[in-house]
Order: sequence, then structure tokens, then C-alpha cells
Amino acid sequence: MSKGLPKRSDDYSAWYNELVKKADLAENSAVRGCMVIKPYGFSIWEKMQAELDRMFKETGHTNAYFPLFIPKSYLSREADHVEGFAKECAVVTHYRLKNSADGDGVVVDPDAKLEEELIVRPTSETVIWSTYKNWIQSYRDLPLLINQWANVVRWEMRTRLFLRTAEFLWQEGHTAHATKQEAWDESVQMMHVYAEFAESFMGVPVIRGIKSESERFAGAEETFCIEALMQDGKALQAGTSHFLGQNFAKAFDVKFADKEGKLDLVWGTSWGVSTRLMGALIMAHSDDEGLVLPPKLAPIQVVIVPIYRKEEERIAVSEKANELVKQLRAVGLSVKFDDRDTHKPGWKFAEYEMKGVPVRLAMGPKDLEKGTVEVARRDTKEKSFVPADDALTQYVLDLLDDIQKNIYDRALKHREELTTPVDTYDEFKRILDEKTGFVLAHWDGTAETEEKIKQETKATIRCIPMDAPEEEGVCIYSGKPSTKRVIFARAY
RNA sequence: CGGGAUGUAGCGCAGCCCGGUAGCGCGCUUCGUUCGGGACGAAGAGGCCGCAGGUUCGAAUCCUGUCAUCCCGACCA
Repeated sequence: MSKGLPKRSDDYSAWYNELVKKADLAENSAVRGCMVIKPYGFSIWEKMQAELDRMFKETGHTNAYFPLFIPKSYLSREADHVEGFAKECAVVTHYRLKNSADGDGVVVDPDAKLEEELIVRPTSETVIWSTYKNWIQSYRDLPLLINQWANVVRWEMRTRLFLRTAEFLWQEGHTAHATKQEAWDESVQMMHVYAEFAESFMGVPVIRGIKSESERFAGAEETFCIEALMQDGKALQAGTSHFLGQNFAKAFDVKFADKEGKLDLVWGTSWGVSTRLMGALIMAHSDDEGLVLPPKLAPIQVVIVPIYRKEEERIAVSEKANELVKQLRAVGLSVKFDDRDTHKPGWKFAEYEMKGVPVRLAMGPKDLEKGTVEVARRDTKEKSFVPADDALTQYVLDLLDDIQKNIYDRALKHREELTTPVDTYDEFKRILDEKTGFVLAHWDGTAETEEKIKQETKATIRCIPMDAPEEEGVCIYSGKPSTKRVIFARAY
């Protein structure tokens, strides 16, 4: 591993790209736009998955799996939906290869053309609703609360590791309900689940809100979202939850008999978060020395680095270190004792800082003498010497809690500093250019105004916050009356 | 699909104008000294110079074509 990252202040985007590679999270693959998620990066994703999965199950959902391929005709059943995705779909046209005539490799066998092309899923509403049609007959079959963990493909022109890749991993929840209210409540609930996850586990504060019509999911009647602000002042959509109304039920003819025996269309929702969360996690907390991970998602929470010169010292230090490992693991902490003799302590310090390990314990001969250990926290880089006794476990547990809280507080403070209400279009443009961040402004509610602003400033409406107070005002662009402020920002 | 650039060792690059032994840094291997913040010395290994044609006694270098990648624009979780 070569040393050093570009500085965030010099080139934020280069910093991000290098960090992802140097922290061993992911790299570009042979296939354009697709990434290889490396073991360390995948461990973080697995931690996210485990917690989200637990939250989904706690709210009554169960996992299932639907196919990767979608018959082309399904996609066109819902007009808005196909409109939204058609431009970025990978299409399977053939099912066989054969040896090429010149004996040099293989070619697509033209005789093996599919009668109906298959689309690699960009999302699964269509296959799932075509299946739900068979599963739902009666109100007794509802609600149907299903989630799937899967990969999806959206053929993006420009990609960035984790933030936008042609293939990505996600979960997609798809639920069906007897009443509009129940489906609506479900989609709101899942937005809150996502927000809770982002804030409590990722340590990323988010705004809960509703998307404007033009930012809404194709095929949804309402899209709820959580929006986060990155260190560079750009917004990142971290999760979405859609109230689908009866749109997909209509398209796939999914009806149920209610208690009176009357047939009615079911109400639906869908909701998802993706490996993009990894991007949010990286950009929210990390610094010029590398990744900063929240303890609750760190694959390694505590690393122990031994320091020694002579073999006797190595043995003595290792013995004590192994005791600490046992002691810390006994309370469920994920601990790594890095006893590799091939790297020096200083090298290891730099490496674990790059990888964002929240707590580092360093122990050498001097510590053995004094009965101490050097404790370094990744978030503030503070170091202290602490007695290496039974009380160390509680000390580390408290420290991890403190780190979790501190990085959240820091991110929240940053967002608050970069959230600016404005009342004129000139001020709006000035803030976007000079200060960046979330800009709170009155908007007349029309797609035309939103589009004009987007074209002129590259800022989009991130969301209409759920808790936006009613406030009389005029649209910064058109001057028409408005009742609440919405959040504008330049976004990833 | 428009505009710009780049393909040379695992990675990052120089060499190309002006054709003549393929080089530097990092990493890698071995040995020794080191080890409390990315150690130092010595000795090594590693290349169809993106690919295909052409010019030439001779091409990484000049010409033609081609492929790929990256950056900037339109689209997006």
C-alpha cells in the first residue's frame, strides 16, 4: 500500500476514489461500470445487511427471491415505470454461444435468439407483481410483506465506486395491502426504519421527506426518502420508500376479495437501500488519513498492535495481548491482534487508520512494566495510556459508544452549518456556489420552476421535509405564493 | 452520442519533437541492521512499449487504421 491520500480540500473527488481503493473497500473491474467489492468493504456491507435485515423482520417482513431476468413485455405493463427505466436496461437476446468460424474464440449463435428478450432487472416490481397476482385472492392473504436481497443492473453512463455503478447490491421490499391507509403507513414506516438505521448505525443524520413529482420513482404515487449531506456540501439520497397506490395492481391485475366478497385492487409499496450507503458512510465521516467507521458497522472494532525488539519482548507482549483479546471478545467485541512480524508498528498504525478501525491498542515493553496499554481513537486521533486490567473492557466499550456518538454529532453539526434558508434567487445561487449544502427555499410547487432552477443552477429539490413548518412565503423563482420551504442542493 | 486526453513492469510515471542497449519511484524477492508513527543498506526478479498494418537497414519513438480507458457535457439509487 502506497502512502497518503489526496487532501479533501484539494480534490474531494480524487480523495474519495483513492480512499475507496486504499482502504481496500472496492476496485474497478474488467467490466466497465461494475465494481469488485473487496473483502474488507464487503464485511461492512454485511454488517449493514445484518442490521437492516433484523429491522425488516422486526417489522414483520420475510425474505424471498425473485429472478434476475424479466420478460420484456412485463416492463411495458406500467407506462410510467417503463418510461423511467427503459434507457438504462441491459437486454438478453440469445441463450447460446458457439465456436467462431475462424476457430478463434466464441461467437453468439444467431440460431439461439430468444423469442422474447429478457431484461436484467433494474428493479423487480414487475416480476414480483406478476407473481403476487397468483398469491393474492382474499383479504386473508394480505398484507403480503416481502423483501429480497439482490443485485440489479442500471446501465449508467458515468459511474463511481459505490455511488453509482452499473450493477449494484440492494434490498427491495415489496408489500401488498388491503387498504390505501395501510400501504401508505407501510411506506412511511420504512422511511423511518431507514432513517433510524442511517442515524443510529451509520452515524449519518438524514432528512426525512417527500420527493417532488419529477424526482419521484417511476410508477409511484408518492416517494418518501432520506437525504444526507456529505462533507463537500453535496446531497446524497440514501434510501427511498414508495407508495405505489394501485398502479402495479392495475397493471398486473392483482385483486382480492374483501370481507363482503367484493373484488378490489390491492395497494402496494416498495422500498430500497443499496451499496450506495457505503458511499454515504465513507463520505460522511472519513478524513485525510483515511476511513472513519462507526463502531457499530466496523468489521474490526479494536485492533491490537504489539511493539517489541527482541524475541523475548515479542513473546511477553503477545502473551499479554492475547489475554486482552480474550477479555474483549468475551463481551462480543470484534478484535484483531495484528502480530504479523512482516510490518513495523508505524506501518500498522497508518494502515488501520486508513481502514478506519475505531480503536487501536498499542502495547510494548514499557507498557508491560507499567501495566498499561496505549489507547488511540480513530475519530479524534487522541491517545491515552490506560491500565491494562479488567476495567479496560468497560473503558473500551464506553469509548466505542463515545466514538459512535461523536461522529454522529460531528456530522449533524456539519449539516446544520451547511443548511441555509434563502428568500431570493440571487441569494440562492450565491449560497449554492460559495457555501454549498442544503438550501431551504420557497417553491411554487410546479415541475416547470423546478426544471428551470435545475437547468440554471444544477440544484435539484432533494425533498419536501416531513417536518417542514407551515410558513407563508413566495417562490424564489416565480414569486408565486408558497406555504413551506423545500430543500434544494446539488446532489450525487 | 458531442468535446478533450491517455494507453510503456503489479501500481504511478518518464522516454516519443530529434528512430539506434527500455528507464525512474513505489511495491515484490533474499540477506543484514532495525522495530513506541508508513525504517535503512546491499544484492536480485519482473516488459510482445494497447492491437494491426505501413515507412525504414533498424520503430516505444514517424504514418494509417483500430480497440480500450479516463475527464468534461445530456441521463441517473
